[in-house]
Amino acid sequence: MIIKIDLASEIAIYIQLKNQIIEGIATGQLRPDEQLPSVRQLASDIGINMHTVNKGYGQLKSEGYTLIHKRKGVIINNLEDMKDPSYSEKLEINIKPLIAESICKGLTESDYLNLCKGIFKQLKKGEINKSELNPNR
Amino acid sequence: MIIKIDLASEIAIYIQLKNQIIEGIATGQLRPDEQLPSVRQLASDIGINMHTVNKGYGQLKSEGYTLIHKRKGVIINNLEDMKDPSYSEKLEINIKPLIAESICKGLTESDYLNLCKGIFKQLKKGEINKSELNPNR
Amino acid sequence: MIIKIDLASEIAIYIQLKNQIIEGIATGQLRPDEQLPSVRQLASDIGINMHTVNKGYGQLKSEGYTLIHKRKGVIINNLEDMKDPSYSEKLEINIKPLIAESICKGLTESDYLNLCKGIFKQLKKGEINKSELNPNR
Amino acid sequence: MIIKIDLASEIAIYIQLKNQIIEGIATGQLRPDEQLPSVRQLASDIGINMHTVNKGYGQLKSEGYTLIHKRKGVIINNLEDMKDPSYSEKLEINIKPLIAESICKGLTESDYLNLCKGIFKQLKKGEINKSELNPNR
DNA sequence: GTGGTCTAGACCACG
DNA sequence: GTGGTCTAGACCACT
Repeated sequence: MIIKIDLASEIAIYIQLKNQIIEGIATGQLRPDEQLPSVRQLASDIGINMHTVNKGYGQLKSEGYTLIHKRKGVIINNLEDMKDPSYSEKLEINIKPLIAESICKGLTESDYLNLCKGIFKQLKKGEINKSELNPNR
Repeated sequence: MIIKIDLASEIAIYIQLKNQIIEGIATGQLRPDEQLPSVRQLASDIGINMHTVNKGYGQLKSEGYTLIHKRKGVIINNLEDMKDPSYSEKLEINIKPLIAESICKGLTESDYLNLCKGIFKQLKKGEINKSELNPNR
Repeated sequence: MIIKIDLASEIAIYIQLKNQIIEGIATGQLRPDEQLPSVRQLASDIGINMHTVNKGYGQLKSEGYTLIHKRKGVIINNLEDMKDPSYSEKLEINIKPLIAESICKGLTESDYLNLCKGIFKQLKKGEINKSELNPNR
Repeated sequence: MIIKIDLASEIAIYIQLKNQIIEGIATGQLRPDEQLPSVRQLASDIGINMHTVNKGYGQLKSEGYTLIHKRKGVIINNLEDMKDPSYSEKLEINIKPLIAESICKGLTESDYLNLCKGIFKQLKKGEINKSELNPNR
C-alpha cells in the first residue's frame, strides 16, 4: 500500500499516516495479519522521522487496529478487535459541525448523503470476502 | 443563542465557538442581519479570553458567515454569500477518514447514513421559513 | 502528591509515573478535576525528560484517566470515564502468572488473598466521599 | 505439557515460556524430577528461536525452579528449593499497580478477590497429592 | 533486524 | 506558559 504524506498539510503527519492506514483497512487493501513496514523503513520511505511514524503506529495499536507480532513486526489486527460499540457517539460530535457547515455552504441533505454514499462505494471496492479471513497468529 | 464551551474538549475554543455559530446559522437560530454580541461581551459572557473570541469571529468573517456592519457590529451574512460550490471537495477530505474509521469500528453504511439523517433532522428543527427573510441592509 | 521515580528500576519511567498517578487516583489523593503538574514542571521536578513525562501523560489520557483542560492543563477525569467493563479479562492474564509463581514460592491462597486485602486497605485510606465530588468543567 | 506461545502478545516469548512452566509446576502438571524437553527440542516444537528457550530456561534455573541433571538434562527442582520467604515483598510491588488500576476501572475489592480465587481454583485442579511425591535424586 | 525507551532541542497553536 | 508535534541520536531488549 502506498502512503502519501502532505508535509504542507495542517493535519499532523502521524494523523495523516494513521488515517491512511485506517482507510487501507477499511477498503480491504490491508488485511488482518498483513504486516506493515517497519517504523524505520516507512520513515525513510516517506522521508519523515522514525518517531513520527512510531507515534502513528502507537496510536493505531492502542486503538486496536494493529498488533505487534514478535516476528512479523507490526501487523493488522482482527477486524473484531477494532470494533467499538460506543463509537457512534463520538462520531456524531465530529459529523455535526460538518453537516452544519454543509448546510450553510448550500448543500442539501441529499447532496450530503450522496457524497457519503460515494465515499462508501469508493472504500468498499477492495472489500471482497473480508469475513473469510481468519488469520492464524 | 446560547454558546456552550467545553474547556476539556480537545477542540480549540475558537473552533467550538465558530462551530456553534455556524450551527446556529444552519438551524436558523441566527438569521441574516442578526447581530452577534461584541467580542468583549461574548468573551466575558462565556468566560474566555477576548482574543479567542476575536479569532473565532475573524474566521467566520473570512469564510463569509458574517459581515462587519458599521453600526451593528458583527452581523450574520446573507445565506447566499456563504455558499461555496467547491465546498464538497473539501468536505470529502474531512468525511473520508470518518467513514473509514466507522467501517473499521463496525458501523454499516446505513448505520452511518442514519446517523447523518438524524443530525440533519436535529438541525432542521429551527429552520422555518428561512427563505422568507431577505433582509435589506 | 509526591512522585517518586526509580531510575535504576527495570520498569520504564513513564510506566512508573503512570502507575503512581493511577495509584493516586485509586487512593483518592488525586481527585477528579484536580490538576497535575505541567509536563515541563514535573519533568524538571523529578529530573527526567519532558517527553518521558509526556508519554506517561499521553497514555493516562488515552486510557481515560485524565483530560486536557484548556486553562488548567492536565486534570483528573471523572471516575466514570475510567471504567472499563472488559478490564477483568485483561486483569486475569496479568494476575495468573503472579499467582502461579506465588504458589511455587510457598504462599498459600489465604497468604495471597490477605496480601491483596492489605493492599486494598492501604489504598482505600484516602477514599472518603469520592462520590460526592461532581466536578464542574 | 503443552506450551502455547502467543507471538502477538506484548509479553516477551521467553517470559511466556517461563510463566507457563511455572504455571505447570504450580498446577502439578510438572512434578519434581520431571524433565523438560531439551532447548533444541522445545525450540523446534513451538517454532521459536533456540536462544529464546535458552533464556527462559536460564531464568527458571536461577530462580530455583529447575536444576541441571547430568543425565536427564533440565529437571524440575524440589518444591522446597523454590520457596522464597521474601517473595511476598516483591509480589506486593507487582500487585499494587494492578489493584490501583482495578479500583479505577470500577472493580470492587470482592470482584478482585473473587477473580483471584477463581484463578487459584483453576490452578489447583491438577494438584492432587503433590506432597506425596518426594523424589529421590 | 525489530520495536521500545530516553534524552534533547526546536517550533507551533492555543489561551 | 500550556500541550502538541517534529526532528535527531542513542541505547536496550528481544528474536
